[in-house]
Amino acid sequence: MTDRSGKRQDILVTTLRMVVQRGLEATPMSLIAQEAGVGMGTIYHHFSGKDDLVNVLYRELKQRTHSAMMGGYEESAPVRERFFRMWRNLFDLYLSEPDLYRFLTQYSMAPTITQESKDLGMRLWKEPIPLIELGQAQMMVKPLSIELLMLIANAPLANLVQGHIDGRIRLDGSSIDAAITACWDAIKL
Amino acid sequence: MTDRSGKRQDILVTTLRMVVQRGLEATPMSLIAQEAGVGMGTIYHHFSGKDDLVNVLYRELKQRTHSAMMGGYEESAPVRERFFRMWRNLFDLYLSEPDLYRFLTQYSMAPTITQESKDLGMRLWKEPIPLIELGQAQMMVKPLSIELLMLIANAPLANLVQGHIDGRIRLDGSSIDAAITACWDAIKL
Amino acid sequence: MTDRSGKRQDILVTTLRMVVQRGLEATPMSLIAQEAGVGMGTIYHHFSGKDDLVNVLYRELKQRTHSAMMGGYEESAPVRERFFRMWRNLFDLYLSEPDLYRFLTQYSMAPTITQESKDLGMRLWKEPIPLIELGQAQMMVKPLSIELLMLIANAPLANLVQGHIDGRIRLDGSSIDAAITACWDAIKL
Amino acid sequence: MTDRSGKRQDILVTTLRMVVQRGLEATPMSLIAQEAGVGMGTIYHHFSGKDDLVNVLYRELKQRTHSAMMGGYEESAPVRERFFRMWRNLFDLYLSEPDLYRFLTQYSMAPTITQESKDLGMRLWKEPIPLIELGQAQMMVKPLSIELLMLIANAPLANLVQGHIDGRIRLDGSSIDAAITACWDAIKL
DNA sequence: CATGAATGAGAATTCATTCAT
DNA sequence: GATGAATGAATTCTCATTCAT
Repeated sequence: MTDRSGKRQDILVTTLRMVVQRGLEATPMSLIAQEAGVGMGTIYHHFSGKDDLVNVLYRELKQRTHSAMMGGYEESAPVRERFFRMWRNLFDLYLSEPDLYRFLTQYSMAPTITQESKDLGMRLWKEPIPLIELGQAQMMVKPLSIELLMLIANAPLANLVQGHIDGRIRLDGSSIDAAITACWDAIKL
Repeated sequence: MTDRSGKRQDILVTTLRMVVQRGLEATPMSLIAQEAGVGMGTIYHHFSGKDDLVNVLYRELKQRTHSAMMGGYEESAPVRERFFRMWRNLFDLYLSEPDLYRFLTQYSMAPTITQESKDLGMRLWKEPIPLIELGQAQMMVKPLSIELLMLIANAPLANLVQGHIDGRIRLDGSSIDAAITACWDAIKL
Repeated sequence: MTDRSGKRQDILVTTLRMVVQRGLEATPMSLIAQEAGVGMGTIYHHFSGKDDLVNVLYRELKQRTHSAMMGGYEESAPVRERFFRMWRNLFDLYLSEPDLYRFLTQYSMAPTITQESKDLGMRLWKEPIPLIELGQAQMMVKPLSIELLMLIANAPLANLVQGHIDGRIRLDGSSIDAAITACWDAIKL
Repeated sequence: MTDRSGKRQDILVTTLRMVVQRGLEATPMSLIAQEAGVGMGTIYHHFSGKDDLVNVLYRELKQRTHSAMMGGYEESAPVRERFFRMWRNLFDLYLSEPDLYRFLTQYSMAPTITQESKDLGMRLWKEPIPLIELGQAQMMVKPLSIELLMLIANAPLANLVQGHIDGRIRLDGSSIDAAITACWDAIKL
């Protein structure tokens, strides 16, 4: 019950759906209004324009991603286990909410997304840094730059989900485990 | 002598630059004409419309990527060496032509890009399959599905380039080598 | 006790200020409400709509102008003195309330102002007719049509105020006297 | 033949007519296009927007006014005659092109008209300054500030035309002469 | 009386595409 | 081939007005 008005949320949910289906530029505000069951003007009460709407959506999805990634996370668990947990969480989120995944991938570098929004995304992305550092301290992870390691470890995740959505590959429990293991192999000492 | 007129090439080069800078929908044909130093109608002599222009550009860049990837590639070299060579080639291309990289990433799943264009992209992407299979036959690569392995091996490349462009990381000779090694570790047995 | 609620007056005062600053069409009701510190609906309790609001304002300002013009006016004084008194009164009003002047000038022929409101303005404008007629009877004023004389006598007033507001001229006691004298010269025999 | 395309002129002429008839805000661009017999977009080829269109129109009318005022003007004629000539010219223009007059009066202080446009109007308005100065040098005109004299001399003109258009007064040859004489009386020594 | 979220008709503006020169 | 003025459908955004609280 974070928002008093359900309409705001309706608009965001509808925007996500329509934009993923049709693309941002092929989604007129009028269509969003119609599909969300609100008047055109209502959108402009909650958002200052199309750009604002898209950016708010972007940031909310980034926040949601972050929350999901950190769910059931035990600070006290061993590094490898924590690594696997975060990965699993992201897989579960992306596979259960493919629209969220698609939107974030397609628009994270679009000019429509403001620097401010991108900065938020960056901030959340850096969250796992301490984990990697701990792994290095315990001599379990290669002594490369943190940024490099994170990119290497994270990158396949998105592409796997993409391949899954495209139908190029089929992700099930065992292939997910294999993928996580492969990523771990990439960065482990 | 693929193009009779230098104007055609001017238009493509200008389109790449403008679209990467401003986004596809924020780049009017009139602006492309102006920046390319040609009249509006000239674009329509060479391309049937905006969609065609963008798709032709997409396919030319995909072809260029493929050619670059295969440059100096020795069929007779050992698997690991061939793997490293392809990676290196892509890095070199992307780092020397960031606009090419950005365009392909941003629009490879845009609705504007036709299925035909996407199929070409897919065909080129599958080029390294025999190499992976050979690696598996030689017991050097994990016995996972080819698709999975390729995703895992390729994914970090794009993200590293992205991180480099964003300024998050700085890629130099040694960090590139480290990255390739990490990717190799991810898929090697 | 013309207005029960101070809010009604707040709305009128705010409307005058905003409309003069920004123009009628560039002044949304929502902005008036905000600046007046009342809710949107409150305006609609006091006025039936934007047109009504503007017309009420117009008529109140016209009335105020009339009252000011007639202040300290002695029916028994000589014609020339009464003529000067009215002129002085208007100068004083316009110079002390430039927004009033600006609003009346800009909107007295706007389509928004109803015929009824314009008729009121006309009625007040004709108030000095008997004075001119008396002047003619006393052979002090040219035997031209009353309308013509009034136009000739009144016209410079508005322009002088305008010039003053624009900063083209600076009106002080002596220049005002000179202007009134000039106007008197224009119509006197 | 100042403009190659008749459409530009068509648009300006239509705009003048519609804006005077219906008011600026009640005249949509679509209506102008329709009445001018051009497509919507054509207006935007010639003018950057509604504001630009209105400002260009304003400046062209100001220029036209200036040209008309100076027509048949003899530098060598006596001051009084030159004064009468300018007045006559303006009367003739305003009475033959009432739309021009209405537009300039209604919008010369509207917020839509930019300072640049207003500055042009001011520059043209100052053209007769030398004439007044000459009259002063010849001891025919009151030794008041030029600005003041010009306002006093000019002001009735506009109002007379206004009264004529409103039907309050009827201007014919003799009443025009009477008015000019009255204005001359106002400023003459 | 007071409020302000919701509405949707209406306006300005954009831009891919055409075609006469 | 090359040009760019002209087009108008499509889109974003505004704002007067209503009404449930």
